[in-house]
Amino acid sequence: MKNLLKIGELSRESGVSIDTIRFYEDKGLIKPTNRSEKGYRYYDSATSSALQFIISSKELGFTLSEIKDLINIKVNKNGKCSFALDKIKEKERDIDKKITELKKIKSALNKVSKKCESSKGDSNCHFLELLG
Amino acid sequence: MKNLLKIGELSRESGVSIDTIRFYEDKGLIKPTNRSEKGYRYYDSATSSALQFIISSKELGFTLSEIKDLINIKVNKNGKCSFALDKIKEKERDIDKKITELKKIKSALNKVSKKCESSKGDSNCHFLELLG
DNA sequence: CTTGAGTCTAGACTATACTCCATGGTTTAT
DNA sequence: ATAAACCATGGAGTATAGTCTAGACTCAAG
Repeated sequence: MKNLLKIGELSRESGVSIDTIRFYEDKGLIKPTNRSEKGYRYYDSATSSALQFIISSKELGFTLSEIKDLINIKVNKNGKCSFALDKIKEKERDIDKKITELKKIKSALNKVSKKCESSKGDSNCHFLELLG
Repeated sequence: MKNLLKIGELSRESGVSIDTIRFYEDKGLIKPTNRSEKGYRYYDSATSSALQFIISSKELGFTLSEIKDLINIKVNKNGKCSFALDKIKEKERDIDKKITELKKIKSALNKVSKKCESSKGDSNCHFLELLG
């Protein structure tokens, strides 16, 4: 296979483990350009970009299943921005929700620890007292 | 068993499912006050408080394993605040870290969507173009 | 031609927090 | 006494994102 990479070579080039490459294939995120008669996977160098895309998307908080959708946008709809934009905006809202939740937790924790601190020393913990 | 609750009654009183009560026992978070000859679990009403404590702690972001530690503080160290306080402070730092990370992701997403928006319409998506 | 490196598949295992199921014994109410 | 409701155990299944292993096959170099 001219100019094609075997899975080990792709792994070295992309920094993604062989197992993970196969796992991504299993999940429908990538597929080998070719298979040899004996079943060996062969990849073109675009697959390396695809793997980088997956890594970047993961860093942006997308799950593999969402990344699959993003890839399918490219494939099915010719990659027009308006389609991906919806997904990105939705993810932004997700992240915002999570931040809001965590902030609530943070202030709740702060209340508990303040109470704890003010009664530090020998008295029992107001938090643990909830144990009954 | 006088004044003791069977698992179904405890479940109804606490709002925690029977399966989950048994699961928490398995994880070492609670245990029945008694077992009948035939193996039936019997609980006193303090167990209901313990379950409420678990629920509150979960809401504060603690994992079950951390909650187990919190409960053991009560049991082993007589519930002095200074011990629980460390765990609470640590959890506050955890939450802070998560918030910081999410904020980074948020601004990264925002950059991508801004770019996407400015090229909305017919051009290809700068984000999806990473696919190669 | 043989050896070592590379690859194949299928399935098990990790962590977290449950949830559901089968099968069988017990308790309670009528 | 019998049926309905309840409880027991152990194990499998869910979701996410992999990692690791066994056992077999293939490829490249000396």
